[in-house]
Amino acid sequence: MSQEYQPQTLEQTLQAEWAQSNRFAVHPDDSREKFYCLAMFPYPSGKLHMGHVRNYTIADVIARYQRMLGKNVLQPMGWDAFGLPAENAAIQNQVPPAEWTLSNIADMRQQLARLGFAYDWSRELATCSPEYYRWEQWFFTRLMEKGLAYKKEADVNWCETDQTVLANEQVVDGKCWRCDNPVERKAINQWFIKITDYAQELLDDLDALSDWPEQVRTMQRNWIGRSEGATVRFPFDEDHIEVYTTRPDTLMGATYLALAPQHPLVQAAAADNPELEAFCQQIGTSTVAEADMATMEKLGMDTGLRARHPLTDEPLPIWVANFVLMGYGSGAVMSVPAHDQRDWEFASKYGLPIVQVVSDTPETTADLSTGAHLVRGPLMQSGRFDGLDFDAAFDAIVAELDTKGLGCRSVNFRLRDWGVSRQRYWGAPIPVINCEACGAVPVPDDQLPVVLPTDVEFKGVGSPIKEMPDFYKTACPRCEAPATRETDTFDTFMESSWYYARYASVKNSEAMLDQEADHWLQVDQYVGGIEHAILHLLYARFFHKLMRDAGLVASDEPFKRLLTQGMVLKDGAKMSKSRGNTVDPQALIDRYGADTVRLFSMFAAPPEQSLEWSDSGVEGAHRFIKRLWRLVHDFNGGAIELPSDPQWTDAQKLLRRKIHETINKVSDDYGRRQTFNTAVAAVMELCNEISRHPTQEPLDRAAVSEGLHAVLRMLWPITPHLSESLWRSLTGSDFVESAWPVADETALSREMFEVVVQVNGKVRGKIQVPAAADNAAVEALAKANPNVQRFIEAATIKKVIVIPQKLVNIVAQ
RNA sequence: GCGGAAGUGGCGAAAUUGGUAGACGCGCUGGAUUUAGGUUCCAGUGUCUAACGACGUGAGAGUUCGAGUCUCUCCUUCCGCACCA
Repeated sequence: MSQEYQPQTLEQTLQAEWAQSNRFAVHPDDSREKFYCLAMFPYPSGKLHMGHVRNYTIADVIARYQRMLGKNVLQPMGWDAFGLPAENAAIQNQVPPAEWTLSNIADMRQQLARLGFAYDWSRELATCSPEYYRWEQWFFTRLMEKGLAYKKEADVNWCETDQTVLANEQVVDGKCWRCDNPVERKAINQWFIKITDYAQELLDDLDALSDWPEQVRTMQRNWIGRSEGATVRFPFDEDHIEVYTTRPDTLMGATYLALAPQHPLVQAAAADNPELEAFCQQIGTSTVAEADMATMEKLGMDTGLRARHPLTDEPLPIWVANFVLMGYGSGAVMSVPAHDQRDWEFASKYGLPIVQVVSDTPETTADLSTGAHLVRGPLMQSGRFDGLDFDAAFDAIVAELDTKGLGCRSVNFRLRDWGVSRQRYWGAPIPVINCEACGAVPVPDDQLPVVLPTDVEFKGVGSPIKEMPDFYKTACPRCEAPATRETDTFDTFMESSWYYARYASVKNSEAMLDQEADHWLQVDQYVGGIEHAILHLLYARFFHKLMRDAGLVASDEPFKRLLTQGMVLKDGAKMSKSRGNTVDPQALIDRYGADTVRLFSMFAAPPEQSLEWSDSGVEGAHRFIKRLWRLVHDFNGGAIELPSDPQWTDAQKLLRRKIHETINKVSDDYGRRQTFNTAVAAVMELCNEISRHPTQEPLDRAAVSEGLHAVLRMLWPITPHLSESLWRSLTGSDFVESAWPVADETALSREMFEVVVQVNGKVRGKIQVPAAADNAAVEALAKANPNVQRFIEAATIKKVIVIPQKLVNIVAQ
C-alpha cells in the first residue's frame, strides 16, 4: 500500500464525495443551535487571488469548527456579479457582459470547490440573475411608495472616462475610485434613498455591535458624523439665510456670513454681477480635484448683500467663500473670526472685523493677533449673556432665537442620502416608468422583473440599453399613454446590501424573503476585507433596517460578529496585478494541494493582520503535513484496548496532559480569540511531542493514539482532506464530524508544578513543588535551591513574593 | 490637521489577567542518510562573554517586589477621514 502523500488525488476524491452526498447542504432544524457563517461574496473577475483564499479559508475554518461543535451551520456562496469590469471586458474583447460574467463564475466556482470549502452550493446566487434582482426592484418600488426613495436633480460626481455618476464614497481624493481620473460636477436627475432618516439609529446601534472591531465602528461613526448645535436664521430682505453652527454661544461675535459659491442666494446675486459670477466659476471648479483642500488658500468675495444679525439687527456683510461646502449643513456659515481659526484667517486676509466674545476668565482680553481663541469659556461683549459658561450660553442664546422664531437647537449629520442611479448598462434596471402626465411611476409587481437585455453590443463606453427603443419604449402603467423606462441601473452596492438574507430564501420565487430568513439571521459570523468598513457594511446595515420596517426580517442588525481580515502582501506591498507581485493560488494548489495553501494562510499571521507572503513558509506548511502523514502511517493504528484502570507512567501522563491542554488552547483560539495561527502552532507543538513518544508498550500506544485522534480533529477545520484521509487510515472508519474533542479534566490535573525562583526579579532557579504545598513550603523550597542560595546567602531578605504554582521572587539586599 | 492601529531576533510571529521574553515556523550553522542534488532525520541558533554572568521588546522617564504588557513625553510606520461650520 502506498504511503506517499498525494494531495491531488486524495483531495479531489474527498471533494467528489462531499459533493455527491451534499455533505454541507443545510435545512432549518430546531433541534440544533444554528450558526450562520458568511464571507463577503466575490466579484467574478475571472480568477481567485490570494486575498480570496485567505478570506474564504478563515470563514471556512470558523464554519467547520462550529459544525464540529454540533451546530447546524449555514455557509453559502454567491456572486456579486454586476459591475463595471464586465463592461470594460465587453468593450475590450467584444464579449457581452453577461457571457463574460457567467463564464468567470463557472471558473471561480471550480476554484473554490478545489479548495474544499464547506459551502451549501444549493443556495448559490448571482446578483445578475433576474430571479435575484427582481426582488430588489420590487423592494425599491415599496420604498418609493413610502417616500423613502425619491428623485431629484442634484450635482453629482461625474466621471467622464467611465461615463457615470459616482457616490461620494466612490470619490477618493477628488478622483474616480476606479480609473483615478479627476471627477467633475454635473447636474443630473437621479434616485436617492433616504439613509439620512436612519442616521441616528445607524449611529446608536453601533454601540451594541460589541463583536465588531472597534476600528470599523469608529470609521462608521465618523462617516455618519453627528454633531450637535443650532440652526440660526439671519434675516435678509423679507427672507432669511439659514446657517448651522456648533457654537451658538459665539453668536454675538459673528461679524459676517460666508456662503458656498453654489448657494442659491449667491447664484441669484451673480446673475447681475459679472465679477461675482466669474469668481464663483473660478472657485467652483478649482476645488473638486484638489487633494490638499485643507491647506488651500482661503478665497472669498463680498457679494455686496447685507443680512441682519438675529439678535442685534446689525447689518452683516455676506461673502462667498471657497471653503464653504454646499453639501454640508445649509451651505452657509456664520463667521466668528475671534473663535474659529478658519474664520480668523479669512477675516484677517480681507480686513473683516474680529470681535472677542469668549474668554478664559470673565473679561480677559485674548491675543487675537496670531490666531483665533478656541476655548469654551464665559461670554463677554455679549450683552446680557455676559459671564455665562458654554452650556448656559448655548441654552440661553438658542432660547432667545427660538422666541424670535430665528433659530432652534439642531443636530446635523455628515451623512448624505444614498444616490443609487448609475448611467451604466451592467446593473439592475431601476423599475420606474417616466410618463409625461403621471411622472415617475413604479413598475407594478406583475410586470417585474424589468429584465436587463443581455444580447447587447458595445459600441462605446455608454450604456447600450439607452439606444434600445425595444427596451425603453413602453406604456404608462397608470394612464397607458406612451412612456419611457428608466435606463439607469442601480448602484451595485444595492445588490450586496441584502444578499446575506436572500441565501436563506434563495429558492422562493414568490417572495423576497420568507420565514427561513429569520431562522438563519442574524449572520453569526461575517468575514471580509477592511476596505468595506464603511460603504458595504453601512449600506447593508441600512438595508436591513429598511427590510425590518417592511416586515421582512425581525432583527435590527444583519451581522452579529465581524472579522476583518488583513491584506496579503508580498515584498511588503499589497499583492496586485499592477505591481506584478501576485501569487496564483491555482499554481500553489496544483503543486502542494489545497490543505497546504489553507494551512499556510492560517498559520502565517493572525487573521486581522496583514500576511506577508513567503514561498519557504508554504514549504514549511507542506513539510508539517507530510510529517504528520508519516507519523500516522508509521504508527499503523489498529484497535487499541484500554484497561479499565490504566496505570499511566509519568511520561505518558505528561503526554496526555499536553494533549488535553492543547485541546483547551485550540478551542479557545478557534472560538473566542480567532487566532488560528496560534492554534496551528499549538497543534504543531503537540505533534512534536507525540513523535518523540515511544510506541512499543500498549499504554504508550494508547496515549499516542489519543493524541493523534485529537490532532486530526483539531486540524479538520483547516486541513479537512488531510484529517479525513488520515482518520480513515488510523481508525478504519469514516471521520465523524460533530465531535470536537473535550479536554479530560483528570488528564489535566497535576501533582507537581514547576515554579520559577527569582532573586530581585532575575531568574536564578526552577523548583518542583507539590500542587498542595502552601506558600510557606514553597518559599522554603525556593530558598533551599543551591543556585538561589548563591545569591541570597550574603544578603538580607527583605521580602518574599509567592505566586502559587508559578513564581517566587525573593527581594534581598 | 483630526481619529485609529502598530513598533519584539536575520524573517513571519508568540507571550490571553502585570509574573520565565522570543513558543511555533522560516532561514542559517554543524552532523547523519544519499552516487549526487533534492528529500528525510539529529543537534545548535537574541546580543556580548572563555566562562560565571551581563544586557535585551522604537527612545526617554515613571509606578511596582516584578513592565513587551500600566502611566506620561517623544520618534517612526501603516490605515481611515479631511475646509464639517
